[in-house]
Amino acid sequence: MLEKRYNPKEVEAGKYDTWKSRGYFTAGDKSKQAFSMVIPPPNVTGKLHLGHAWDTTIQDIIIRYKKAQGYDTCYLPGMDHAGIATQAKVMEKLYKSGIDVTKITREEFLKKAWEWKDEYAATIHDQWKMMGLTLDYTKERFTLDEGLNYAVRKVFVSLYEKGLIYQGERIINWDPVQKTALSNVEVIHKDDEGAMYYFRYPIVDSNEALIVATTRPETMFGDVCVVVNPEDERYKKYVGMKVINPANGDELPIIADEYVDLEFGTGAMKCTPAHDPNDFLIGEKYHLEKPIIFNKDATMNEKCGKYQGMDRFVCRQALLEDIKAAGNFVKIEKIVHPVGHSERSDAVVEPMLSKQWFVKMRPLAEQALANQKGKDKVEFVPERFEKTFIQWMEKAEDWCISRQLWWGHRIPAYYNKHTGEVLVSMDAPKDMENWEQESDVLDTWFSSQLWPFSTWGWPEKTPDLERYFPTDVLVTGYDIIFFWVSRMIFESLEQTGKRPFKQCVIHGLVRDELGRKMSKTLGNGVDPIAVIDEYGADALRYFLTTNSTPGQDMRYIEEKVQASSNYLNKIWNSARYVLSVLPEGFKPKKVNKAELSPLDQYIINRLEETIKNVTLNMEKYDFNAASNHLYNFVYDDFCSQYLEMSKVALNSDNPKTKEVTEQVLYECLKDIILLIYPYTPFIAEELYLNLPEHLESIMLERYPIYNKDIVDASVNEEILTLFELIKDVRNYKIENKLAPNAKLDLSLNLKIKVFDDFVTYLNRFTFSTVKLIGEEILSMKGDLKVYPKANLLIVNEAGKEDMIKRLDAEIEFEKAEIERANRMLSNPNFISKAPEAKVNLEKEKLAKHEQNLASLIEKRNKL
RNA sequence: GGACACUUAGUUCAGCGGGAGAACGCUUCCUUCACACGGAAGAGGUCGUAGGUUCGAUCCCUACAGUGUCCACCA
Repeated sequence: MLEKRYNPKEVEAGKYDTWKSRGYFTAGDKSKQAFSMVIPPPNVTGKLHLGHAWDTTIQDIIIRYKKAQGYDTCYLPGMDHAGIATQAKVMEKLYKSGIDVTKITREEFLKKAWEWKDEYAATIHDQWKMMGLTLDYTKERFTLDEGLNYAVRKVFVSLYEKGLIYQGERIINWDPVQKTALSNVEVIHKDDEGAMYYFRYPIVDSNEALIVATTRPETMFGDVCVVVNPEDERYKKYVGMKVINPANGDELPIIADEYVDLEFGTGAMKCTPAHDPNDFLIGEKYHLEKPIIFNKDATMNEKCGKYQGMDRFVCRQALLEDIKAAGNFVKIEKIVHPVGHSERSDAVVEPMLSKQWFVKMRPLAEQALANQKGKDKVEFVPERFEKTFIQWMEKAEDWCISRQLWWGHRIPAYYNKHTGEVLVSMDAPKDMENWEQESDVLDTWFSSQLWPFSTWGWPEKTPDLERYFPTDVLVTGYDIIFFWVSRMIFESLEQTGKRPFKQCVIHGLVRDELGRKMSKTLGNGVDPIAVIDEYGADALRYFLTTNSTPGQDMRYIEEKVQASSNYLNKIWNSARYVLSVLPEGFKPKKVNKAELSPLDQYIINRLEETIKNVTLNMEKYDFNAASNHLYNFVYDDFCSQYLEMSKVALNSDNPKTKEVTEQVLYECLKDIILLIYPYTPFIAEELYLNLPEHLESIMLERYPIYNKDIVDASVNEEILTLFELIKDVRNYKIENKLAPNAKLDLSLNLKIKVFDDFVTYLNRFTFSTVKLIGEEILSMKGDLKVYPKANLLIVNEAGKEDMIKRLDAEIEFEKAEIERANRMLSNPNFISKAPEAKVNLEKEKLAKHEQNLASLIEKRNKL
């Protein structure tokens, strides 16, 4: 027997372990069609947040739904080593525990990092468990494990041999806090307040000077020339002459190049090839020096004279003062301009010339773009995100993949200690004593991009790879399309010749109640575990997946979690009731259409319609729409209507009536449980196991299938008329300040196939006497109350005037409807251009309203 | 500078080429034997503004305004 109140803690306890230990999560039933998905591997940097909860719940719903449809589902778990992020966290922890992190060796650090990883992996496992994820733990992977490292090396070597990986000196984004290079997508551009500084660059052997503007005066130590546009009348005459760098007194040539915009600044641009990507190109073009002026921590280096050792921003200020003192300062303009910050450390990124490893993007991007035009393209859901992907691909620049870190896949390149030769190879050279391995590791995303295939054992042709790759769906947030989705696509095409997943379902971000992004600095993050603790995982899951449109952001609003919980309680109690009325020894039977009362038939119609609509929307991954259909069925049709009205039939003297009702109640309840199950597996399992007949677990059940043969829509209209009538009676009581349970004498004039249950129902819940007297009612004398819509007459009540008012109001309503329909139908354009079905519909409406009007007028006249 | 979203009830959000919906909140009533985490009834919206397409626009198109996000090397 179920508890009176739904208690998520009790319901959820132990279920996950039972499922897991029975092997329900383990894939491999070859008799079924495979359906696979990989989890986006969470970083081992900390606990999972609400965004993860949302992401994985969507995945789990899809998996449970597909499994219930008879697929051999495989949902592969795993985690990401998250290079920079994890290294930073581990370093911080070591630092706080008093360890001198500047003295630690690579090996010592890695040992600590693995300990860290184990600790956080355990936390993440706990959270997956609490969320109820159907993960196949027999296939769990970690991006740094041996097999994946093999795949990484394989890919690196293969790309290198094809010329798609190269080592080169280029301008990269330097994070001076982490002291590593970053890729472009790891740089966040923020609008910062800054200044445009204007300085005089005196022309050598002249009294004149060029005014040059810069936002980063400290880079002046790396200036090699001043550039003007060759068309610029102001400066033409100076080209070929020299100016003096006011920072250090160096003489710099004035050169001409079209790159310079005449309109911008003063039209004269300083050129710092080692610290600006555009200046670098000019430096290449004119074979200029490319002096680097920063140390790795972005302090000034030995090329900066007395400023050596100063922080770059301190130097900026000091230099400004010195230039002012020398009389070469012109002005400062405050500006707001985009400044690059490191995604992880938030430090201002310094563009810096550096020797790094790069992936050549154009060939890979072209391949991905071409595939997207074919039939094996990745289908984005919602579709618009394909555009995001394509646009990024179209302008993707070479990808800097080397990182000056320890935590990651070490680049499989070896330098000969004697000759300097570079060897890129899967394995270390035999004469390793003569070689030194590249100390850099790879960008985290280099291994994550292989995730959809490396996890199945690639490059080996394993049975799993054959069976589960390409995966069916990938679910992730739109914020990592650039980081991850696009890279998986081009790399999978390059390495396997196949797309990594057939569909890519994109969701938004969880925001706080005020619509702000959840962040550590704001302290507005919500811990999913705390929510589960209070409302249960089911309520959280239901809230997360039913409160937004696909691809749209969502706000976390606690009241809505509460509302979800209330809904589950509603289902719980309706189940409790149904189970309580099913007799001892109840045996479920297939519902026999011929035996159904109109009311039974109506609820079955609605049930089937609900199954159809829910399934339709599940297929589109529109969980909000799907759940709404079920919600409406549960509340309006099942609980408010059928459950109440069926009480009459359950008390019937006719055992057949009783039995059929029991079967219908059971059928509805079971399907509700099965339909809600992917969303809220714990409560669904609990209720399922309380059904009089059930399998070992709901996880072995089949998803309901729409059965059109059991539907008979012909009863709908009269049932809806009954509902209308009931509503009228309730309104009557409220308006007349009668108690809800007040008994009334009632006579009816229903032009419907009245069935016994209905009259009994009315007697029991609404009226003291009900007489069915047909058309003669219209000639009844005495005081009447009329609710014309439902053809209801209530006798022995004062208020003829009131009745007349009501009738008149109804008459007005019908007249307005008739006029509306007539207006449309008398429009020749509507008749000729609107679809025929639409026109017919209007004609039917018109006829119906005309009939209603006639009947109302008749009643009115007889009063 | 590009791109993409969003603007609908007090609030958070669905929806849709043919009579505006939900949740929460609010008002009134009800502890009747599934559920007060409940039930019944109700109030509340010229669907951002202006044009256009259409027989018909909240929905499609254009412009504008506001909000948000992403991309972008202008010194």
